[in-house]
Amino acid sequence: MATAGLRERKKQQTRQDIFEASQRLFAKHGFEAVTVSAIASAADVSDMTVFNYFPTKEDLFYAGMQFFEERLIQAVRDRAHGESVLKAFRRRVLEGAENLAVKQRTDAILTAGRAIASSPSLRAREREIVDEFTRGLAELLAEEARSSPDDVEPRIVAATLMAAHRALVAHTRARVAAGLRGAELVEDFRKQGRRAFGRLERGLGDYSIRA
Amino acid sequence: MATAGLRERKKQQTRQDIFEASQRLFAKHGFEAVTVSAIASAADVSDMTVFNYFPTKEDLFYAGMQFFEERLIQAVRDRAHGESVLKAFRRRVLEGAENLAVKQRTDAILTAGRAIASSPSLRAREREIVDEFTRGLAELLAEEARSSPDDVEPRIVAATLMAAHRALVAHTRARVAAGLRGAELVEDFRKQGRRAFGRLERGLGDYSIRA
DNA sequence: CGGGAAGCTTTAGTGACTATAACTATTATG
DNA sequence: CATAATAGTTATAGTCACTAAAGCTTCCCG
Repeated sequence: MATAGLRERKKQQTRQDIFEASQRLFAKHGFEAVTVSAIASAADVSDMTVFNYFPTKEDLFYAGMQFFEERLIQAVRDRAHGESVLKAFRRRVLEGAENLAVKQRTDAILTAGRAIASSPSLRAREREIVDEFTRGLAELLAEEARSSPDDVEPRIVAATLMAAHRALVAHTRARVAAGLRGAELVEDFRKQGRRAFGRLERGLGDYSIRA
Repeated sequence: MATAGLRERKKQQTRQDIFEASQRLFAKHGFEAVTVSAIASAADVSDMTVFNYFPTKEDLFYAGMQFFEERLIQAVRDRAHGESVLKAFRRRVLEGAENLAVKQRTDAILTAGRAIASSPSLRAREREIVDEFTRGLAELLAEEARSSPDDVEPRIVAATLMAAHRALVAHTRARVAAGLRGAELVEDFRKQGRRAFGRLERGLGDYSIRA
């Protein structure tokens, strides 16, 4: 696996070149302002090659995000005995909280947030990715619970957990944009996380009953 | 308002012409296969005029859907004393169930479902609309609960309810596609609806605890 | 009925993405 | 080691949604 043939190595190199060129350009000019042609030129390949490696321009941007969501599903799959789906999910979401204190991390959140805020197509792709993983999680839950294949319950549970996760991400982006940093940010994230998952755990039955 | 000036009437007529032409063509050839130019020709206007009335091609397709979601939010806003947000939402979602027994309705679900299934851009637009209404509902809840403006709780609750609604829609589309009709369809919709909202009401605390 | 504006159209483009076929470098084969 | 098969890249030429700009038509109102 170390040396996988010249051809394979070149491929990985090309992929990396394209990805790095795109990140550089996105950071400098914003997502929309950068054309695929510009990325191709910067990486010294043809437009077609960019599309070979990344089917859409948005995929260049989100090449990293998928990773986290995959591990989120993994955490549910591998949860300990006696642990509920929600608990496993929450644990994993809140796990990396302390990373939010790292400057590099907040900087990345800030620039990515700006790009997303100014690009409808980027938001569309983000929703699409979330949808994919929601479906994946729902399938896992359906399998575990041996529910009939068209039961809505696992889908609802999956969508609900993902919604909590996404709301936390959105919340954090907003707070970073508002200037919150360091220990305070970590603190806020943990607090809102407990709040969010606590609400789901208890149910919505008693939420906002009209006086 | 009856007569709003010749100009206004003509505008409405043009809008209607474009909309009807698009529906006719979509039904015959599918969504992707119909170009905006073709719609413009069929409605006897220029391409630009189509974009004047409908900012995107997808808006032609979803011109009706927004209406239902607006009323959903309205139902929450106008709920009776002593009623929880969830109960109001559920009541409204399950209210029109008997319409599912009408052939015309299932036919529409079927053709629309096919178009959506075969068009990524249509799915993207659907997610976008759902997102908009989720945000709208979250704002209403935040206002009512007087929570601080960046509290995640109202957003989570809104997203959760919408997720339930969407899961039911998806489920129903699938069941219709599978051939379920009439009273059985209505029955199934009601049952799954109770199941979905019941789960949210009770909370996820006890869902799928590993044995 | 003439001036002004609203709205439509034409024109010309941008930019993401696709199909196709040729070219080139790598790998496998006899 | 020559050669054939193959994977990857390229140029070319296009499609389609959507936009900007500027002129033209139609309608309204004074």
